[in-house]
Amino acid sequence: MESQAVFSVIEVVLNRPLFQCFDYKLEGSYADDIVGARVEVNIAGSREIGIIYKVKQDSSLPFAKLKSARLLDKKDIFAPDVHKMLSFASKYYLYPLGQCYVSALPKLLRDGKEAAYGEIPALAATKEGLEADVKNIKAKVQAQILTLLKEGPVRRKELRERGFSAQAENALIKKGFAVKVNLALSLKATQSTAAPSVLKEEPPVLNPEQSVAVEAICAAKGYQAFLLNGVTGSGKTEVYLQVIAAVLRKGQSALVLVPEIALTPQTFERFYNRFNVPVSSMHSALSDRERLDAFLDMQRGGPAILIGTRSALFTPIPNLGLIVIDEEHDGSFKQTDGFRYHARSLALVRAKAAGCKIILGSATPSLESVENALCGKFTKLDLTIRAGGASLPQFKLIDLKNEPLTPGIKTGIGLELENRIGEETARGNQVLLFLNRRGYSHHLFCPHCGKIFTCPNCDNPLTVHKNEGRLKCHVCDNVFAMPVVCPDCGSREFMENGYGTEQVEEFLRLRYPDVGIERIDRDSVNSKAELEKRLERIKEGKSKIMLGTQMLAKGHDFPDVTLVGILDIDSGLFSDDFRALESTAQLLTQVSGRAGRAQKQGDVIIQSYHPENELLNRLITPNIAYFDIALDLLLIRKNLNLPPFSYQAFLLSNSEDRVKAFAYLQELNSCLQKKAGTYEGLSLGPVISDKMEKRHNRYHFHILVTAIRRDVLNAFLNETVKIEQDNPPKNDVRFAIEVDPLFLY
DNA sequence: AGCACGCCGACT
DNA sequence: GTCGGCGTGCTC
Repeated sequence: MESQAVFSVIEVVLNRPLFQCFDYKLEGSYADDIVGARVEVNIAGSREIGIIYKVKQDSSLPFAKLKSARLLDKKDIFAPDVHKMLSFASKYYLYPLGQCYVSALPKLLRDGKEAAYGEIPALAATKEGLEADVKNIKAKVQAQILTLLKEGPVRRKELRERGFSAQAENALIKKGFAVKVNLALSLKATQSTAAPSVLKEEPPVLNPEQSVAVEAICAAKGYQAFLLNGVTGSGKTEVYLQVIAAVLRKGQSALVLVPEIALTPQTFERFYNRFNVPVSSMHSALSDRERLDAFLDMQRGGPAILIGTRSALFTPIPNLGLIVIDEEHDGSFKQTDGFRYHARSLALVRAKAAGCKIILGSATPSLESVENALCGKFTKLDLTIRAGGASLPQFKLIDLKNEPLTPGIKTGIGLELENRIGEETARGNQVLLFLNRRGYSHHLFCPHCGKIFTCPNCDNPLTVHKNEGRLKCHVCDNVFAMPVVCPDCGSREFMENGYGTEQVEEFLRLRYPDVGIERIDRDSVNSKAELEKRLERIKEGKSKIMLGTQMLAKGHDFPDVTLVGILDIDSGLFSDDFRALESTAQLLTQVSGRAGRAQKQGDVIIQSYHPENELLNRLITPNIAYFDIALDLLLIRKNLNLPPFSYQAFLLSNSEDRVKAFAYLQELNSCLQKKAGTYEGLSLGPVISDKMEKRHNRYHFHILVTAIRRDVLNAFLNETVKIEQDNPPKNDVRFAIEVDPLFLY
């Protein structure tokens, strides 16, 4: 008698651009608890990793047609709330489910590696180290590290995040106080030590506003969303920390999403120092192995905290009690390629699915969130008191129209700002100058024939970078040699137009030769570590003038800054993107928040050629908070039927072949135009080329779809996908749908 | 997205 | 004669 093998039928999602699942057979008898486990399967001749979506009694296909799958996990490697979020996301963003699932996994799991810890490099104190008196170690950093090690081994990843250099670690090893260890084996022990308290340090006393906020959030039962609207320096983070503490005490875990730019040692330090529970992180600076470790850390369960950027949202966290989205207005929560999701939107879905609370925190909330607060979907909590009694800065708007032609104004610094920089630095104060434009000159041209040097891959003028002696494309990051001879007319003379941070720095060095200047932008700062080093130098007061782009605008505290100068606000006031005013208001508020954070009164000087501009004047009026301006901007949106009062999507195509990219969308558009009429309140635009039609050597076209109702938009996009599948793009044409775009194309 | 199958050009 | 170009169509 031959024993009859028992098979289960499973429905598997795969990493393919298909809106369908595939049935496989699996030897053995399985129940629903393997939904969410990975399998290795054969699909169309290639091996692939898939995820079990359903366990079924039988397939609609003949059993003989089913190939067999190999089970890679014993159970679900996701979590119920993550499953719900991903199913939602696939439908909402019209992105294939399998690809949503795959995006949610760390690369090693995507590649079929075992869901288990590898070696975790850590540092541990030696016996000598444990016995040594930290006070006897002169090197400050080494002493800090040893203090940590005395409590137990610490991962090198954590030490790195907290800003400790490998140098300091090695010095400790050399002294015989520390030793490199592999933590993987001892991990279980570390975990099971039942901590008597979730807190490592005594939390500070809250001010009344913070207490109200913490109590309100802690009182929430099940799902509830809070908009924590707190001015810069009002202690939003402390509110998060105390709510997290309450969540941990209930045995639950917390997920904290921050913008990429906020992953600083100070941020990590506050969490690592405060809590007696495992703190993990998930962000782009980690290796594949470290990402898997963080995934497993959380999957294990038990009260824990995960801090990370948008992709951390997909990490399985059993017993999730709280999601925090810090700086919720930040654009980096939106993914702009592949699975084009917005982490804020999906976080709300996940919180609902998990039945937990969610805090969206910002000094400058997005208009979407402001609207949600107004219509009662979010509970708004305000923090208006700045710590240490710091007052809000004084604004001064300077009209550049009749400015004398000084060397300064050529690099965007008017006489009054120039003088104020001199005064403040002479008093020993610091100055922060903001210009959102990197490089030396905006572009280079030939005065004889008028040729402007542009990127061969993009429709974009090349920026002059004098220090490097090269031309750079800020769209595709390609670099080019400085021309010697004009390729069009043979002239050997060139002229530059427009200024960037590099040129402003050059002027400042000539003008204030004895004042330390720190330029902070993507060209002058290569790594996170270097940024930290430079910011440290600023905080120690070695440099008096800071000049930078976005990089400098957010998060960092500079207590001695008494003057903030905004060199060019105008580019943010006159834009064809309806979100420009919102982001300008946010940026201005955030940059201004850098001034006067301690005892010193701060001033903000805004230079403009349009000082009569209404928004600008409202922004600088004392006592008009960002929120009031947000309300004004919302009213404008409402009158024009713009988001969040309508819903948008883009149909995008691109190809190396300009004609093919256009033709594909044109064909799609003519099909869709016939159907658009049956969708109420829906408008379908024509095919137009992107503002920057050519980038990365490809030609880009788009169609804008707008609807008054979300469900109508979604239904229409479903029809679009159907048509796309019947007539898929050929050759090298790529097609994509972007729902809720943040930038217009 | 892969990958196989299939039908036309310049190579030993 | 055949190696290989990439156009088309399918994947449990």
